[in-house]
Amino acid sequence: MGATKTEIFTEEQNRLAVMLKALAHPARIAILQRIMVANTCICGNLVGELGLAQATISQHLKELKNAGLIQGSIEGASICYCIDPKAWKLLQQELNIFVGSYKEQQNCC
Amino acid sequence: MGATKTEIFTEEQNRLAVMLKALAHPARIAILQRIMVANTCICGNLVGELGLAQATISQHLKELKNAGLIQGSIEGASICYCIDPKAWKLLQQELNIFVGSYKEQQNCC
DNA sequence: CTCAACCATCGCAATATTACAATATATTAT
DNA sequence: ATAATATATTGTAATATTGCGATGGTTGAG
Repeated sequence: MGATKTEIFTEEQNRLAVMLKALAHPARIAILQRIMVANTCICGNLVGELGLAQATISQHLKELKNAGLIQGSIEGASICYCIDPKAWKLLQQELNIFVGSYKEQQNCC
Repeated sequence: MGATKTEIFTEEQNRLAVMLKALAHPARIAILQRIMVANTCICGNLVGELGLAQATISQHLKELKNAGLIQGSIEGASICYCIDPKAWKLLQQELNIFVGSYKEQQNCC
């Protein structure tokens, strides 16, 4: 007990849950927003801009990378992160299907 | 340490994170999918349909309700849950803004 | 009223997440 | 080679989540 029972759900449900879990933290939302604004990739600037320690930012970046949502490449002494276009498109698609499949009814209850 | 530092983020970022956290579990995704399919509200049928104990389902429903995504009403001896239309629309909107604000660039890194 | 069904809540154990200081690793500049 | 800068990793403490058995409160049937 204590761990999510992934075996009893579908691939799709588990995949979507993993992506959403990666998004479900204000720091990671903030990081993604900044990456999207400054289309050019950002890196350790984040540490100064958000109010979190370097180790914490690095950890959040790792989680986003593990979820496949961002990718990093070495840029001199720093590392440049950017959105993974393919993963983001998949996210948009699956999210659209899931969130968009709701049709408002005349008060069911 | 150990708790999310909500103070350093914006209202919007925290609100979106809360909604996404509520969605970020395969059981809750499955529950919402079932509610959306059977537009008519469902209740304890979930316990039989998913492979989780009654207490566990009840807890997941509570989290969805706390996040404001669903609402429940007494229907005889059982309880009928359904999507909260307003909250769901807000979710669609905020999610569209966030996920949709990505414009693919010519390889930034 | 009594019983059975339905659901919420409590309490617990296992596990996961969050945050950070300290340390390790890698790259650039001198 | 040395120092400085930028990240990652490790270890640790605090907190949150997940899952379930057991318990308790409601509602409808008899």
